[in-house]
Amino acid sequence: MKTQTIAKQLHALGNPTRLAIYRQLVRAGETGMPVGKVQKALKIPASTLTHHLQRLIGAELVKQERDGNELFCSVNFDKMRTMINFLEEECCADVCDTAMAS
Amino acid sequence: MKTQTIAKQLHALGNPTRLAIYRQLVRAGETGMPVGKVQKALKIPASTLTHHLQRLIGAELVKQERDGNELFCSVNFDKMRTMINFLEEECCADVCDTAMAS
DNA sequence: ACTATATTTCTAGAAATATAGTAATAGTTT
DNA sequence: AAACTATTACTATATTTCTAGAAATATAGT
Repeated sequence: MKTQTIAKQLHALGNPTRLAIYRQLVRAGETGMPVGKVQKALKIPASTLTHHLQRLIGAELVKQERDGNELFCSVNFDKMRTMINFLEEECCADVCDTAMAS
Repeated sequence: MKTQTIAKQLHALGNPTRLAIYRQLVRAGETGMPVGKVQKALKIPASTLTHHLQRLIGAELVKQERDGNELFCSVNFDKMRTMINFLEEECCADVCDTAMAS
């Protein structure tokens, strides 16, 4: 069920540390950045960082790819879009009035 | 800190039951719908529902307003927008390439 | 006051989570 | 292969969360 998947993704982002990691990666764009660089940027103990990254990867929000010595992490932007759409779609499907005027 | 606030909101949505509740309310638009109606629609025990609603309210994603016997719940669409923007803003700020072409 | 309906508080057990130290592994370079 | 860097697995502890039953409270109608 889709709700499960999206909830898992939102849950993954629903932690200040992970949200900071994710944002850092969002800034890094398609190229992404190596784990070590994230660690230095945010000053998170390596073991803690791995734990959180696994969470984000498990939710398919982030992917990893090795480049020699380093492991590059990057955001899965498609999934991000899908997740956001899920929240917005069917807005006011039952009662349509002034909501979401943006 | 803003990250804390947004993380709290994402966390609030990061539970299948709560996500279902939230979506139900998104569908209901500005008018919202009473707690009892949500309960019937989703078949959640009242006490459990209250617990989850408090979570959503605590995150300022949902607000309540009494109308006689019933307590109407409705989505705070402004906060929703802010939350989503937080995820998207600064996208690729560090490295700008093909990401998020939508 | 009595009754009905709507919603919340109290409570608690089971499961999941966050954090981080230490040990281990994998890949690179010399 | 040894030394080095990068990353993960193992482990432990404190804390939070999910769930829902039973009792309590709030509001309205009679």
